[in-house]
Amino acid sequence: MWSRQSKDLGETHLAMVALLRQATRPLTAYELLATLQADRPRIAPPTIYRALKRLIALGFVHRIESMNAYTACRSDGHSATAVFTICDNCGAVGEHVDERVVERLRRLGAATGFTAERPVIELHGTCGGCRDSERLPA
Amino acid sequence: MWSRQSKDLGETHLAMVALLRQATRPLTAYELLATLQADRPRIAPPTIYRALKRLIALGFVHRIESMNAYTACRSDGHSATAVFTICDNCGAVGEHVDERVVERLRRLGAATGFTAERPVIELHGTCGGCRDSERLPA
DNA sequence: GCGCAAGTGTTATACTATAACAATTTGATT
DNA sequence: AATCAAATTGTTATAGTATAACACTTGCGC
Repeated sequence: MWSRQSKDLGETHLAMVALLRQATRPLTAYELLATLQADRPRIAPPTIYRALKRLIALGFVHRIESMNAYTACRSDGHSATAVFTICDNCGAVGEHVDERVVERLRRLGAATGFTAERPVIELHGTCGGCRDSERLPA
Repeated sequence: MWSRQSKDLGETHLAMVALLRQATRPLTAYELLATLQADRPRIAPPTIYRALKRLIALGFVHRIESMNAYTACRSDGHSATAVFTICDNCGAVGEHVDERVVERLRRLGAATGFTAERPVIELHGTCGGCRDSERLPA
């Protein structure tokens, strides 16, 4: 019996992580697809989604639920629950780990018998840079 | 000058809210569409999405971002930020208002200059009822 | 070699959402 | 009442997101 936990990641996986790490905003599955197709014209959506699924399971990639898009994990703890800040102006995403907030949310659910297994915490708004430049750019 | 803030809601809007209130889980736009088409065969997706947009703006309906689905607002304050608990087993959604959690998240973003305008907080997991019945149903 | 499990390729399709423009309704004003 | 402007709804078409299903290949153990 041998487990399939984490064989070496293939070329496709590595290329996708590289693209997501370079990007300054989350990328959609089809943006990744279009870029990869430059090198490999025959690649198709299921390959992308399968790779994303595995990268997410391994903690290398996060899915931003409110955008149907994906971003590279930038926190040290690849499995900690993250709070994302998403600038709706420039698209930049910040990744924050705050165990206190997560614990408080967990208890909020637990008060009604609920067990939180996958918290989704995404704050849409405006980042500092965009807020500054919004004020009368002369 | 006359504002267009909130005329009476039309038949479509009322029917949609009624369906969402009756449902024990969030409904997708196309589920709403299919149901409404029983009475009005000619109704089409844009009508549904336009109605949803307006109902959400008025606070009668919430969009569950992580499900691409919609649920009736069940909290008193129709404009307060809600925390949703979503049972991945039975689909039931709980709506909770906890200003302390929201304020803490707001500050978490503010620490890096971020202004949170639309928090998305959705906890996926297992509700008390499902957790109980999971334990060896004999 | 053979069989099995996992992974990938390929085709097709399902599901979610909006663009664009036509037709109609509504209420304000004449 | 007639008319006009604004808003909404109807209609067609299409864009964008994701997965089902099955064929093919690969790596490993016997």
